[in-house]
Amino acid sequence: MAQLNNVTPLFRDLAKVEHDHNIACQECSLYRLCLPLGLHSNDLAQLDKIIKRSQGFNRGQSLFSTETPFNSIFVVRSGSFKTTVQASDGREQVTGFYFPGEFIGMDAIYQQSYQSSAKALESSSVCELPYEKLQEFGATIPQLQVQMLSRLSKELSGDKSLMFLLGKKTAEEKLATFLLSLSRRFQDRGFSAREFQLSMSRGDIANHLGLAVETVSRLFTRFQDEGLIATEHKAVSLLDTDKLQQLCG
Amino acid sequence: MAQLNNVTPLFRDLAKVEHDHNIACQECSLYRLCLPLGLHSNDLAQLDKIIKRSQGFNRGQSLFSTETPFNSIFVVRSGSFKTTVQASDGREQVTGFYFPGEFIGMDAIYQQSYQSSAKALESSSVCELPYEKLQEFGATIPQLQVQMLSRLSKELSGDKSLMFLLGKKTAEEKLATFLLSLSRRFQDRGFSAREFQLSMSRGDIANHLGLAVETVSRLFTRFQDEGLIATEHKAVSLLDTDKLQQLCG
DNA sequence: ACCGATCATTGATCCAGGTCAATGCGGCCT
DNA sequence: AGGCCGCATTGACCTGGATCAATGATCGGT
Repeated sequence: MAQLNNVTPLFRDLAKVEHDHNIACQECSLYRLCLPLGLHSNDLAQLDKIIKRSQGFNRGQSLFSTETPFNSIFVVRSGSFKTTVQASDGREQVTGFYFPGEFIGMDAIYQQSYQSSAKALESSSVCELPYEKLQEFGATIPQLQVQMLSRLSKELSGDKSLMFLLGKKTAEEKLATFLLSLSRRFQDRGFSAREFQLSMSRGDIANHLGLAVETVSRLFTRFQDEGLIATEHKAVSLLDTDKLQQLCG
Repeated sequence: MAQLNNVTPLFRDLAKVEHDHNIACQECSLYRLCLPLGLHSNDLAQLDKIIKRSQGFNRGQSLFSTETPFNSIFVVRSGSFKTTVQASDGREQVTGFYFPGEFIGMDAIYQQSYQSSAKALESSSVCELPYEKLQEFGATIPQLQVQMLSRLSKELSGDKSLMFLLGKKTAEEKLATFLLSLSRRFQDRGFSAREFQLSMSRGDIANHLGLAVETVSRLFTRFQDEGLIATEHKAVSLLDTDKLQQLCG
């Protein structure tokens, strides 16, 4: 069950991206999800020059932490990451999961230092956007600035929804919301909305949703018993999205 | 007790702002907290022209809701506002409180429609920044764009902290954190960090912190019994900020 | 100065989800 | 192929904070 077996063309493209570290923005399959959207091709070529395409990160490897000096924001090219904020007593909150085309580190701009940590959840790679150069560039390419504002704003509205989730939703609603949010994001990237692999652990999910691992585990079991989903380890199939939608509140 | 009795010069300035709707950015006492920071004075004069200075809002009056067509973002000039996100079933989450110099509505940029509602908590006024004109302007004044990004980023990192608060902190830690956050913001605006008036209800506070009103009320009582704070209705004095700081976790 | 509506406080009880404890399961390393 | 070690599941129990229920205080309107 639940393999990523209905592989779309875009999926193959993404696989290609993963193995070709020097693919240019113009040829990148993430184009329509990514920053360059709407840039003229000569501007794009310029942007392309300042982007550093990193080598891969392994599962668990840190992209940055609050100790890392701030120089860049990042766009996920392949794989996935989680970000966390940490208190001095060691407690931490998973503030987000990030998939290809999504931006990481934008909350560092204001203080010019990373306010959170980012870790790879699987073998992953990123495009690095040196912030200073991005700024210089923005001065001559207004459309780039507009894109940046739009990105920041998108994350902002996502965070507001998350605040609602954390403050007002029940455990059941939280997990249903989470699963559908993943589904939508996979779909946007050309993957199946019905079947996907979770790159994060149950612990990460629980933490992100403000729940205990045990609660998440029990909910997975219950959703499965009720025929809403099917799971096998990290693979998930959504069997009744309408019902899940209802459960979101 | 707990009156705003050690009134600073800035407080008087703010009072003046409140009653003079046509004061220019150059003369505005919020200058150092606000958008124009770092703009050249001729740029500033230009920015000044596109800003609409609104007439006042009364307590409870709506600045915008999700039904309002998106045209502008706003900066609080005087008073205070709350923003909320709402689910279809009527539940709502207070996503933030906003004081003079703070921006409201930035989460609308991405979708070009307001994702939340904003209501005045007391007699208040705002500066309205028509987004389209702001964008045109940004094309010629890079520093303005930089400021905008910085603002967005500031809100973003605040939201991440709030996610930690909602997901991981106990009721006690939540309220202590909230009170100190208010204190810092009042201080930034030239008010006393020790004594201030809450413009929001216990219900708004509870909602914002993901608690029940009754819990907040009990905590206020307990903090008072323990000598951490003194309250009289909406007036609060912080008596032991060190202890409060410890309670934040 | 009174009245009704809204907001705040306090007490009693309840329950969703956390915590504790044990067992199961897989993948990875040698 | 065996043995860890970290992750996941399941059950039993507990508790922080929600909910329910009253009463009191405040404020805006007439």
